Amino acid sequence: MKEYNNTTYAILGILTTGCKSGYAIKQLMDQSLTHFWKISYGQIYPTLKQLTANELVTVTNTQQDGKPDRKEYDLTPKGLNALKNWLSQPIEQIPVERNEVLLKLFFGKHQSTEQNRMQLEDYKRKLEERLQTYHAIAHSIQTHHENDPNAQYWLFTLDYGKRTTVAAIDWCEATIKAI
Amino acid sequence: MKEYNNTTYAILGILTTGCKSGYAIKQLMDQSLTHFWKISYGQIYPTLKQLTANELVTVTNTQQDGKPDRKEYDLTPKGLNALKNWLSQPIEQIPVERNEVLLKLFFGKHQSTEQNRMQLEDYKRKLEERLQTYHAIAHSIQTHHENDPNAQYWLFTLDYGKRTTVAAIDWCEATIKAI
DNA sequence: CAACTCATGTAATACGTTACATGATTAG
DNA sequence: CTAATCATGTAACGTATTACATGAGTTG
Repeated sequence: MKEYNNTTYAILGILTTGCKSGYAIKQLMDQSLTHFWKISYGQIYPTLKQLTANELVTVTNTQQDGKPDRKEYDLTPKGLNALKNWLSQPIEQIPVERNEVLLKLFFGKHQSTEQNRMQLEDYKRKLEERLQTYHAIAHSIQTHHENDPNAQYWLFTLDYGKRTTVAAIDWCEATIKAI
Repeated sequence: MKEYNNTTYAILGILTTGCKSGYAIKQLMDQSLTHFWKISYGQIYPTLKQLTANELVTVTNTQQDGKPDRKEYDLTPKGLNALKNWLSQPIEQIPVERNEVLLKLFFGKHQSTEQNRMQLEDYKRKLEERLQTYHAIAHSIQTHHENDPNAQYWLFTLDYGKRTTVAAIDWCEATIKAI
């Protein structure tokens, strides 16, 4: 079986949720997966073309009233199979998450205490904003996707974001005091 | 002032810690920055060349007894300036941390509860391993860099890793139960 | 008619890893 | 003599973003 990268499987997965065009895929990404997977049109359209060539999806040109034409992509049995196979595989390893704030703090010796503290305060503010976003997305899923069988899983991923963000905020507070 | 990417500043920063060759930079990276910034020789050597051309560092060929020759890089005042300027800038935005496990769980509807649980158990194991590594690095810093003025900052970055990893482990446990 | 949303697509560029190539020295 | 460590470097490839180009339809 041919190997694809995770972004390709992300697109394949989104096609099972009712989003069928490149544009709709981007929409869902920006709403729900934005906290742990983000891609641009520059990835989406070429990938859809490749998936079509490899027969994991089929494409249909559809007309809409009041909106421009769009291309509708549907998973083939082969495509669904590839998705399920990927889902069942454990990840190879946890990737290193690059963190610019940690990188700067690592060299904190070259700055004043005040400057290091400012950097942490700024980071904390940004983390708090992100936490608010997570709460907002969770709320939106609970109201707009009440009966969607996906909702449960989507909320799990959000819970991950909330928990790790809270931990990061706590760290900011502790480090600001300790510095 | 010319703009560089964070990897370039990471290299510039490491050059202030006593590591002066491409090889030594990689060594320190693999020991201490490995949990939040990782780069390959394919980035290091070309970047050192570029930094030399732009006069942020100078290079000297040095002979060592019992070891192959190596190139010694030293920050110029211009280089130290560029580093300090970068350190003082707040980050633009927190990047999205791609997470393959969350991506798979997001599409968990297409798998059995048992398969989802296995994926989480596996992830939890890997996180626990990582946590052990953090403890080991912290211990190593406390014993080998006792008097290094950098040690304090290095331990702060490790504390971040510990806290967020513990939060992720807790999430695994909670989600395994809830699923 | 201007601004916005819907919709698709590509080219240039940036970033990064992997694999490969080379070679000195040292320890067993 | 062989394996390991020290040391430098490049070419091919994969991945991803940004900017650009285009154009239909809708709302104010």
